[in-house]
Amino acid sequence: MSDKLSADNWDLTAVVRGCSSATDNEDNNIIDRNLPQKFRNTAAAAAAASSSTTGGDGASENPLSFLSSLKFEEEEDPFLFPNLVQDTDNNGFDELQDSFKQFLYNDNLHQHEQQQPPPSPPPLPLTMTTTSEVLARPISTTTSSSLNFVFGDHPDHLVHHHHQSQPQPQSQSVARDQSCLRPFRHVQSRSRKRKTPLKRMVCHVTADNLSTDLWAWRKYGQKPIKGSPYPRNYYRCSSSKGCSARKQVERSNTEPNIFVVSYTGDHTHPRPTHRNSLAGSSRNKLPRVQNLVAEEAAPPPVPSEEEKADDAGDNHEEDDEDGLLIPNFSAVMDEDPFSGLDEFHSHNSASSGGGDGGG
DNA sequence: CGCGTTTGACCGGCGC
DNA sequence: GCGCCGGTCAAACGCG
Repeated sequence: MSDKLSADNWDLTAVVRGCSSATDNEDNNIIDRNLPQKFRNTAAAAAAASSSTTGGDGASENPLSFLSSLKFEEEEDPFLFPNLVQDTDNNGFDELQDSFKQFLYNDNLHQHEQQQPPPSPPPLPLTMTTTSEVLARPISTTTSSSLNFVFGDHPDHLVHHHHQSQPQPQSQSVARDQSCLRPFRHVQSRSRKRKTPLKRMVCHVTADNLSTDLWAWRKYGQKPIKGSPYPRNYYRCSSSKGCSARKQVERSNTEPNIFVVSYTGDHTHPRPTHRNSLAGSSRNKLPRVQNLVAEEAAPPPVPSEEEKADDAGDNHEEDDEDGLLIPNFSAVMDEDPFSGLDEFHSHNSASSGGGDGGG
């Protein structure tokens, strides 16, 4: 399966895996080693890292290197993200972790609270910004390797920005909570889209850096997004039925090498100690069409570290259960999700979409 | 058999 | 009020 997966699986699943599923282990390790100070590093390092990882040559060498590209920008920092950049001392990361904890999983804390903490943490290196920013701005500036984290604090605010800033669609949808799973289509209570969206954390990650977390994500939809050649994929936490955690993965239209992963909602269950067998490994089967495309465009799969990551993850399993979800961007996935995307792209262009036609 | 993916349709919000 | 668009649902399908 892996072969096929890599090659055929264009789907963002790969991405998702990368972003969300990760082995804690690596995360921690990575994190420890790569302190915040590096967050500020940008592309160069990242690029290098990425190339290494993806390239395959040095791939296994230092998966962590990509961390150097970590860049955090806190704008609203609803969660009070620590100033990583400034505090680059030593434990900067610790703080980071702490901060992240909030996002990661707060069973007791947030369950009853109205404010929902952001969902599982994103993967690695990145820049933290507000949703609006991210949406508005095409990450491109930082280079392909850098990752961006965006924390949507006040959705309203975000929305506003969104309007001001750019035509990029994503606005409203940005964060809606879906607490309302409608039992019946006809009866639904309204509210797929909320005016006051939930907090949302957005991170930009490179394919290389896409990693995975222990959470199991299940894809429930895919839609072509106006203005973007790439479709957006919708994932929901499948670890628990009642879990409202959701994830959106889409490829940046400006930076094809970057994936924008948005986390919304919080997990209502404890974090899994280890990956589910299928979790994160989405069986990547390709759809017929994709398959076809894949054949033509898909580059050969890169064997990789993903596996490694997997193993590692297993090893570690839970560093801190409640603890950090910080993803591990495991760094290292080499799968080349892009290959798939490319196909997607082609596919999309040609048929414009599957998900909904119209919606 | 269970779980995940795919995909068309439906729904609600927003802009015009 | 209408149309567009994004987000979600759910049936069908596939894989382990």
